Amino acid sequence: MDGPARIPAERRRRRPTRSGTVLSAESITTAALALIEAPGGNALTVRKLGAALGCDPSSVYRYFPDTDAILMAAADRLIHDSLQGLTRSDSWERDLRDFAHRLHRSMLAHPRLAMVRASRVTAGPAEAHAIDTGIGILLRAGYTPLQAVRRYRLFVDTILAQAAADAAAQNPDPQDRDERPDRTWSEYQHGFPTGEYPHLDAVRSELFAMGEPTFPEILDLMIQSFAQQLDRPDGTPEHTATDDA
Amino acid sequence: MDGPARIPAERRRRRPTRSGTVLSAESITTAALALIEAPGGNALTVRKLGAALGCDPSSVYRYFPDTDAILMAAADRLIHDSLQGLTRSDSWERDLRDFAHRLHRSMLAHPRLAMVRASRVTAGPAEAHAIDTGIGILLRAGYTPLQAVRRYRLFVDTILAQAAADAAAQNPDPQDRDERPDRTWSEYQHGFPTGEYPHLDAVRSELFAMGEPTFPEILDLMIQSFAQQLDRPDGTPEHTATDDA
DNA sequence: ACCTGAACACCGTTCAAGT
DNA sequence: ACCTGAACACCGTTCAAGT
Repeated sequence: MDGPARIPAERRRRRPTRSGTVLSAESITTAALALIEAPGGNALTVRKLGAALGCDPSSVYRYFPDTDAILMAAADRLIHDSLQGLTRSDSWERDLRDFAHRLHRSMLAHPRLAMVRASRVTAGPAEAHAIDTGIGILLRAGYTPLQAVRRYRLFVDTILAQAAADAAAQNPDPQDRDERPDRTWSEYQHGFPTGEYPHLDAVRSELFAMGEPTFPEILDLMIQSFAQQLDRPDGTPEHTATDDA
Repeated sequence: MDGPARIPAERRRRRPTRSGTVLSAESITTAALALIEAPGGNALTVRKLGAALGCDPSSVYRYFPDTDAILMAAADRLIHDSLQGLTRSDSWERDLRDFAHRLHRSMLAHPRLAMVRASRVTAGPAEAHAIDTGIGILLRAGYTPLQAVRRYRLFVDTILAQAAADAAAQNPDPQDRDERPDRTWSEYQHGFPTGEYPHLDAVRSELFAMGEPTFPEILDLMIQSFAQQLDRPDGTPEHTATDDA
């Protein structure tokens, strides 16, 4: 992240805050993660952050340009942690699957950050490492650089989106004001009026499946499709005119 | 939406506001959409809404329980508008493709609402109609009710996620504080340090493709996969153990 | 050099009061 | 019946002042 960018990299003593915590981009990020995960309040605010760190709220602006940057640093740390200890096997399919499962697990473990991780770019070092790793797997599978880049984004966007959907569906704490129970799939299905929607009536007893995880299916679908494309080197599904131009 | 739920459905005169606008769930939703789309300020606030409607900010609480509900009503209206005039052809593939393209177009036309549409449920009538339509197409394709429900969610989650990614990548207005230029794919690629990431170095000149739309590819991939599953009625990719239990 | 604290310009939501 | 306006409890961010 661009946290301490304003501050020369030289080592120097930092005055401890009121509570003794030494302020740094890392300690602020850690406190932010704890705050986001805290049961009561969904929102990360710089004022709560100050209280948690035992410093004045405005002190964090010495390390981050704004609160959004703190959020991105927290997301980047989760990417970093989720990829720790990842190794490469002799099968690109297994590696891609492992890569995806790590991201999925991390998203489910931090559902409050799932949405933001699915739709934003952290611009941090962990994300760069993740892209490097993912593209490495696809290059080793036999894709050209252009194909690997395209498939990486297709793959990771899809994986993150399904993971975010799974995280939202499991609805961690219903008292969040932005995640009221009637606004998840699993609760929503009970609100459909009878007689107005013929197809919904036809599948009413199967609507429970709307709240089930979709991640394993989309992962299989994508990996299978990737493998098929490698089998026939002309490559891509018939309707795709945009590929490998 | 649950907008006017507190108010009996009987017709009655409403006093016009200071500016002559008649307040209703509909007029509030319209004003909210205009506010979200307005060039300067990303945020929908009840105070700006009051100013735009010419009424006291607190008046909207007569029609919606909170600001989040107004946001959901706006999202639901976009779903409604995007599906207007949809007809059914003799090909389920064509219909599913049309359905997806309508959602995609609507997401790109309202990029500020894309993220929320991809990850939330509006719980409104337009969303119910969309689900009814989509499941109808899959039932007609030959899927069982359970398969249709599962594939609907798989399909629509994926479509919405890629559409949101495309909307974010085209970066409508760079001065948004939450969408700074270095936090989209297209800008991010310029920030990678050289020499640190071997695979990124290997594809550096192809990294531009990271910002390209992924929607057409994932749409082809999904429809092709659906068609394959119908060809062999045992159905699903080999690793999927969760399907059709 | 780093942290503090006041100040500014905002928020969402509630509720008694007006008309 | 519907809208208003004050009040409450919050926000993010800046900047001069402290240590």
